[in-house]
Amino acid sequence: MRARLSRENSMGWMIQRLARRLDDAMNARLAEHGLTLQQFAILMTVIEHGRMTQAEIGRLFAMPAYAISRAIDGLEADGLLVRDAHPSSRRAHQIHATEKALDMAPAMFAIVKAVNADLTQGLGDKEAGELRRLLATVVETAAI
Amino acid sequence: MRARLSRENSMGWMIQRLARRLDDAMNARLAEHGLTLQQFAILMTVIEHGRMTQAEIGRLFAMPAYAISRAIDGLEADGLLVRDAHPSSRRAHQIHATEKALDMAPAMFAIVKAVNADLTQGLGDKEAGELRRLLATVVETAAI
DNA sequence: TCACAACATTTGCAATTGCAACAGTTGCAT
DNA sequence: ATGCAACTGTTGCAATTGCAAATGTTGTGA
Repeated sequence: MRARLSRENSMGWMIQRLARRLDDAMNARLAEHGLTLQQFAILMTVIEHGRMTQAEIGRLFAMPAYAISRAIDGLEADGLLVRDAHPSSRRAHQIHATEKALDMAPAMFAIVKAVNADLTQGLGDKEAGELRRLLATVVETAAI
Repeated sequence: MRARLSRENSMGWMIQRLARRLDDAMNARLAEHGLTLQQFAILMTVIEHGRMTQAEIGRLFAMPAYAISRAIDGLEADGLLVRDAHPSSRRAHQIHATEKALDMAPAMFAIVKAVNADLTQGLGDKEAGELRRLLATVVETAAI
């Protein structure tokens, strides 16, 4: 039996493939709510974190400012987020979630939960915990 | 101390963040060779697998046909891949790597190796193996 | 206090990507 | 054989994304 192609078992490769599948799964479920994954991430963050500026969101996701600007354009048009004047800076905006967004939140969290469950369904609780721990280590210690 | 934001430790979230960093790291290194990550993936596959059609490549990566078509346009322009007539079908092309591509291959494999090493530098050999095993399980068993 | 660098956000334009339609080829059931 | 659905690959056009410049604001050091 010939050897597996080297890339198939490489960690980077597996991570990228899984990320792509997660992306597709999340986008499919979010499309029903008219959201992209990016918008969803911003929305959830603002809901959890409370009022924050666009730059803060950008730093959190390592996303360029213009992407935040445009994503929020969409979320604002959907009535989920609003840009307020910042209390201490006239250049920054303070973003916060609307009632409508808060009403939507439970459904959003349910999506995250369901997708994560689908992802780990082949693993026992113990293995899932171990995987979570190892991934967290890599997230913190990787040199890239 | 208040609880961590729920999403920070979710497995899907960590995988997506790592994938993004891997993507950036690979693209930065590949840019020196004038390749995108997509082109690189196709190139490596053709080098390892030998002659194959565009549709076969597409199925392997779950990539749309037009993306393959355009990526190969670039690789062909760079003199790394060529489209031959397929011996048994007039609609399919047989793609294969040029000498130039084969000469480049060692440098390409070195990049993969280096990035994977950077990724797992915070893990011991045993932990890295365990992580690889768990990820492989998820790749095979996930419901998404 | 004034010049200047850094910051927060937006936007015009170019490059990239995705969708859908197209052109040609093949297999298969009638 | 022939009509049709499925397949292989390409392309025009629209949507999305990314870069870089613009606009206005703030902090800081001479």
